[in-house]
Amino acid sequence: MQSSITKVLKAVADPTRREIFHALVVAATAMPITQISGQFQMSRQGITKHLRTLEEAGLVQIHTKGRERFCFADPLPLKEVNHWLKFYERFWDTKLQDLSSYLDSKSD
Amino acid sequence: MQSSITKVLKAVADPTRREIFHALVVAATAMPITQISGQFQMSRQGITKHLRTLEEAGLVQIHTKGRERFCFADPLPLKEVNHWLKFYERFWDTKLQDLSSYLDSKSD
DNA sequence: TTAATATGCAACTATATGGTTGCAAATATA
DNA sequence: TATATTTGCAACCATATAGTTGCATATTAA
Repeated sequence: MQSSITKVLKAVADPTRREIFHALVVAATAMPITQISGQFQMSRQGITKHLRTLEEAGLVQIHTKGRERFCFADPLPLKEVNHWLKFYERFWDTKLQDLSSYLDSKSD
Repeated sequence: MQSSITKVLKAVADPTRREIFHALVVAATAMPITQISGQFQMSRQGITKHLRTLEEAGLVQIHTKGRERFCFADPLPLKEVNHWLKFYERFWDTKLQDLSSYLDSKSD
């Protein structure tokens, strides 16, 4: 099976899914699928598929009420991404590789 | 064209690419492709493809010396991912949606 | 009861992705 | 010069992904 962080990263790697997720976060309220898909050019089914991917990553939660399915954002899984990133933070502003160290390596 | 952050997220969404990238970061030195691929089960060509994806995301830099191509990690593009994440940080530990707010919405 | 609305499921398409193998070219070594 | 090493390119394959449309079903409203 795919690891949790892989699922989350794959989910947010798609720009449409990032848009959907963002819309749900800023709305800060649960929205039925049709209402969400109304904000996009894409077909409702396209949006539904993206919502499922987001749901499987844990980034969206969906609850049924009557004929509607209310979706809301759950940013918690992003914490794991943040933790993964954290390790590399110390290297962001330091060059990892000084070119001269290998450009001269054969002349020793 | 794909946005920069989409490229970076897609690059790190693959577990093998995360492994390659991590190996290069901890090595903290430039390594030729054959040496990198020696650390994986996958074929050299498979690794080369992943390296190209990482390179296109800016996460790996490659310099040719003689018949060898030295690769090293450049974590800088992760800064952009970190910036994207930052916005959602404030929501990690607060429930975005109180279920009661919509479960009762129709009874008003 | 009839009509409208919200949704899921299934089928289908096109393209991207992750991986392989074989071969040719360039460089380094004996 | 002859051989070994490092690599890129191309072809190929299987599967995943992003998207569509059509239709059936459940719920709500008239």
